[in-house]
Amino acid sequence: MSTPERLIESTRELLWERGYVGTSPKAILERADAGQGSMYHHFKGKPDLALAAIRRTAEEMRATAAGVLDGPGTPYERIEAYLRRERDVLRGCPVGRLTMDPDVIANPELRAPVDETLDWLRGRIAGIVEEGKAQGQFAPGMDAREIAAAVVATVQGGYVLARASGSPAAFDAGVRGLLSLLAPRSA
Amino acid sequence: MSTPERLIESTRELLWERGYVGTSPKAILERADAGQGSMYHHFKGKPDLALAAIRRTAEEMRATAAGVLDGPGTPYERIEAYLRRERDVLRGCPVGRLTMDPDVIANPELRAPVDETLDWLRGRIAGIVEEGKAQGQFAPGMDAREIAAAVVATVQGGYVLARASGSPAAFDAGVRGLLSLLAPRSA
DNA sequence: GTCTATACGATGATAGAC
DNA sequence: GTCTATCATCGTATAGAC
Repeated sequence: MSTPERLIESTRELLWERGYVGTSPKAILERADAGQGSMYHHFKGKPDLALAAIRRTAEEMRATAAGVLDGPGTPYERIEAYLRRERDVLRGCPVGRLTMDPDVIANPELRAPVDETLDWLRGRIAGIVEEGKAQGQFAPGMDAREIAAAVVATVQGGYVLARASGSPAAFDAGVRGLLSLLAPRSA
Repeated sequence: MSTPERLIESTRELLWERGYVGTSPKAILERADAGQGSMYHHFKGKPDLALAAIRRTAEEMRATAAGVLDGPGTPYERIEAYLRRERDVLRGCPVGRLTMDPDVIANPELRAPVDETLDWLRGRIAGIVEEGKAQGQFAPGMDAREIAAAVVATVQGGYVLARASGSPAAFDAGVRGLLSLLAPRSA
């Protein structure tokens, strides 16, 4: 892997583990096995490198989610597949966690990929809810965008509960709770 | 206010704004208008002071939630009141945000108040769901603990969505989505 | 492109005077 | 109880040699 590549990948890992504030250039360099000179040659500084890392992470998350949401099955089944998709629950969401980082939120450039990804996800899920309404699987009275927000929030909040308790069980419980409420009545 | 008191309050504010990793003793001292000596006289160090601050914040959140959950109304109405309760949405949850802090999660003493508070909250809400089932307001098939997890996760995840988008609207949307699913059918 | 040197403020804490 | 050194290390970056 090229040096810039290693720098980006190391930054992605550290942002996930420790967040932006908790990630120092020094730690990145050690993990990437690169020197200071390399980093400042390829990137303008910590924010610039973080931006590259965040963009890639956001793109990756989008692709993963799209893979599940565009899969086979009824609208309910596709939302269920998204909610039940395998996750490293205790590590938290690599995109959502950035939201708690004051320096990320304060920097519009860093916040943008986070915002866009979560917004895209809500829109995509809302579309599926609409499909479900059209097919009669979901009640016509449902507000697709609100349901989508609840779905994404349950996932993001599930990470919080899981990390607080040190166990993925709370995440799974929340997901099951939401799915039970969302389940189409009668076949 | 006494000096230890000012130190704890300043720490609470900074933990909320910047998290544990992003909060330095120096920043605490400036905000509390105290000197280094004072801080190390009253507390053993940063973790010790943070523990006092976290415990107080957790206790406060418990009291606030209890005030709403123990209020008047049907079970559904009390859960609704909790979900719709006024919040400083864009500031995030002072307890839940700690969950994304690697140094808090790594320290069992610091994590304990966070875990206990969120766990208590889920239990309290589950109890209300049980009441609702007993009264026939909620379907007997509902799993109270799972519904409670979904409720708390929606709130915690709502903060994430709101902070990502820079607007409380996403939080409100998630809450309305969940409430629409939870609403008792027929009167 | 990568390395070393250098810089300067911040971090987290200790020691001892008052 | 509070204040002022003092300290070693880290964080973030620039300069210039190779």
